[in-house]
Amino acid sequence: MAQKPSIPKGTRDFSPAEMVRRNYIFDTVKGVFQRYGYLPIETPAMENLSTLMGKYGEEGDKLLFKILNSGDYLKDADATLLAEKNSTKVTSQISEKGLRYDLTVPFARFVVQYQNDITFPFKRYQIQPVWRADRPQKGRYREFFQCDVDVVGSNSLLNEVELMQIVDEVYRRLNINVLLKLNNRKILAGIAETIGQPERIIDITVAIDKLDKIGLDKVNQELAEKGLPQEAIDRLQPIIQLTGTNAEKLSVIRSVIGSSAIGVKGIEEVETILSTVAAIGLSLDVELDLTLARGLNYYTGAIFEVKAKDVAIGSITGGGRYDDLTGIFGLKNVSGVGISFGADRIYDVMTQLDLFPENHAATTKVLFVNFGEKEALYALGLLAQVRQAGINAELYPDNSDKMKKQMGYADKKQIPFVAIIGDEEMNQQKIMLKAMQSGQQQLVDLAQLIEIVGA
RNA sequence: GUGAAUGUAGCUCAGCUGGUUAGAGCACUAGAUUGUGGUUCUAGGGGUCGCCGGUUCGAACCCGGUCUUUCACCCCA
Repeated sequence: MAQKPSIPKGTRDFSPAEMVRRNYIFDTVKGVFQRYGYLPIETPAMENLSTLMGKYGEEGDKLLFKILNSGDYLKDADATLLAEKNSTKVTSQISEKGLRYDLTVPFARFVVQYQNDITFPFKRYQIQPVWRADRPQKGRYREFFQCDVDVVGSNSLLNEVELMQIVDEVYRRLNINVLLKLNNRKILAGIAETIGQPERIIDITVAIDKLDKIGLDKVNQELAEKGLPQEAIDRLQPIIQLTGTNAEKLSVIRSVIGSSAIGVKGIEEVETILSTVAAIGLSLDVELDLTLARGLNYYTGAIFEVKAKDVAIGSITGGGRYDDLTGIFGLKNVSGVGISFGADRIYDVMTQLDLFPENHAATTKVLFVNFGEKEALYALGLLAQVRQAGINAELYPDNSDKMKKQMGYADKKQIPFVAIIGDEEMNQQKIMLKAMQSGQQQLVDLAQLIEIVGA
């Protein structure tokens, strides 16, 4: 018995109907990126493992898909390590390539590699799939598309503002209500510094993040379990219970961490970004949220996250500033800031909210029925002119198929018009044009057909 | 990586405390209709009940394992 065909866990096929809608997302995202002066690049699906490993933290290394070396890959593997079943060490001996985990690290590699050919500030966008060996669940896939926009080689906060404008414009065009959460790594560093625990940024942030879920007592309990002294936890209280407008939050934060130079720097950055954004007037809501911990491994300044207001699916866009991402590849003092749109989640959101427009632009407008060799040849001539007029059109290929079947084909593909040409029509130099929706048909000439179908 | 659920026709699912030949709707094919789809009517094809093993006179149903999918945790788009 033939084995049932299937695809790997967490991956998906996309039907023509889905691709029309996916392309709608890619096209609008791309359009906005280009409008702001970003240019496309692409990088290979696989990178050397050395450029990938250690960039995403311990967890990230586990989630990397590794590619087995070609040929007799066990030949050079250490026999004792194999015998010990030491997966981690054996891996490095039998695999030197991996699938990209995101687009940011390959981009950093790209910038360093072509630094002499790149004009800074370098603004690029990149829309490609990435792979993570995660366990799939709602809105989480093992292969998914990211749409990254980054600018490197500029420290100006105007870049942060521009990215927020891009977020605003993309979601306005897609008609999705979103909330943009803003944080700043420097503020978090200032908090940790102020309470004398500079190493504990992540523990603190992760704990604060759970306030909604587990409540204040549990958060404090968790902080204590992480080894924070009581005094530090006490000083954290105003931060944990931070509420109010962005301005109110900033003033509370300032009163707590005002003595930390880096913390103040962070506050000033946020204030600059917020006031600039306010001046140019974005339609999306911006909320200062200190619990944003994403990408903490390499972000150094602003951190962004975007959530859909009307669907619970996690974040659909995220990003931030990284002062030294290219540093690990040997290029110092190049700062970058960027964001990534999660196309697959955006697709899910738009599907759930039924936001996709009726899009027949990519589909066939008129099908020519095929009655035989002579008729097909005649239709082909007309077809060229119809296409010349910018109308998507096709001829049914098999003249042995009954008209019933050919009509069925048009119906299934939702082709709005069918052109019927037999002996009679050919003699009269006319076309029997049937409008599928109404079922009505009329005898027309080519110019009329183009006018009716093209309308 | 941890915990829980799920798997019956191409799809969505029914199938009684284990009982003989496993069903429905949709989809598909053909005909009613040899130049007319979507509606209607008629007929038909399609399943070793995820896989392997066990219990039993007998398993889609009970038990064990395994894989798949889904949900939550961790983390993340």
